[in-house]
Amino acid sequence: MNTEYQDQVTVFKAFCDENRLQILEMLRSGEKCACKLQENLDIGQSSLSYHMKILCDSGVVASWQVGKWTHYKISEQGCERAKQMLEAISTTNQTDEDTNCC
Amino acid sequence: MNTEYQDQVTVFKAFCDENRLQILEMLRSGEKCACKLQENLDIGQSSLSYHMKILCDSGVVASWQVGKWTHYKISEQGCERAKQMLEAISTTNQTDEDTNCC
DNA sequence: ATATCATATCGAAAAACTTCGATTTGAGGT
DNA sequence: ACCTCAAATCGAAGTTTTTCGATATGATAT
Repeated sequence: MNTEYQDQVTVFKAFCDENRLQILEMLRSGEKCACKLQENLDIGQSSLSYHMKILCDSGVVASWQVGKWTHYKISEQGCERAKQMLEAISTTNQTDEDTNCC
Repeated sequence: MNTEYQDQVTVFKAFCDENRLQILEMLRSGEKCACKLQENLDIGQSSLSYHMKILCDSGVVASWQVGKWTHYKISEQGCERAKQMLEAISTTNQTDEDTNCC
C-alpha cells in the first residue's frame, strides 16, 4: 500500500526544488549537456549531478552519452506519465458524497 | 527569479509525501472532516494538521469550518492550476534545438 | 600507457521536512 | 462563566534532502 505511492512521490519530487525547476525550464528550449546547464546555476558540479539523477529517476528527463558528455532532454513520455498521474490523483469519483461523519 | 519557482514548489509538494497522497485519495471519494481522515492514517493529530496545511497551501485542497469540525475537499480550481503548471513545465518550446554546446 | 577532461559517487555538514506530545485557540454545550 | 471537544500551533527530536569538496569512473586524446 505504501509502495503504491512511492512511484508518484518519485515523479513529483522532480518539481519540488527550485534548482530542478530551473533546469527543466532550460531544457524546455531544447536538449542541453551538463556543462551548459551548470553555467546558469549557482550550485557545484556534484549537486547538479545529484539533481539530474532525481530528474532522470522521475522519468521526466532522459539522458544519453555523447563522448565524454552527458546530454539531457525533457522526456515527452515521462511528462505524459506525470500528467496522467496528476489527472488520476485529482479526479474525484464521488462514491460517498452523502457519508458525512460529524 | 527564485520566488518564481517557489509557487510551483508549494503546489507540487502536495504530491511528494505518501501520507498526503493517501489523504488525497480519500478525498477523491468525497469531502471528509479531519476525524474521518485520521481514522485511516497512522499519524498523530498534529501531524495530520501539518499535512492538511501543506495541502491547503498548495491550493489542491480546500477547507471550511462546520461547527467545531474542519471539512476538506479536493479543489477543482486548485487541481486545474496544478495541471496548467505541469503543462507549462513540460511543454517544450524548441528555440535553440541547434545550439549544442559540446 | 598516460594524461585530461566530464560526470558520478562518497562521506560529512547543513538545511529542510516530518513527527510527536503538550499547549493554545475557538466553537458549542451546560 | 465554565467545561468539552476538534483542530492549530509550539518546541524538540528524528529523518530526509541538499550541498560541498574530494575521489572514483570512464571516455578521449596524445
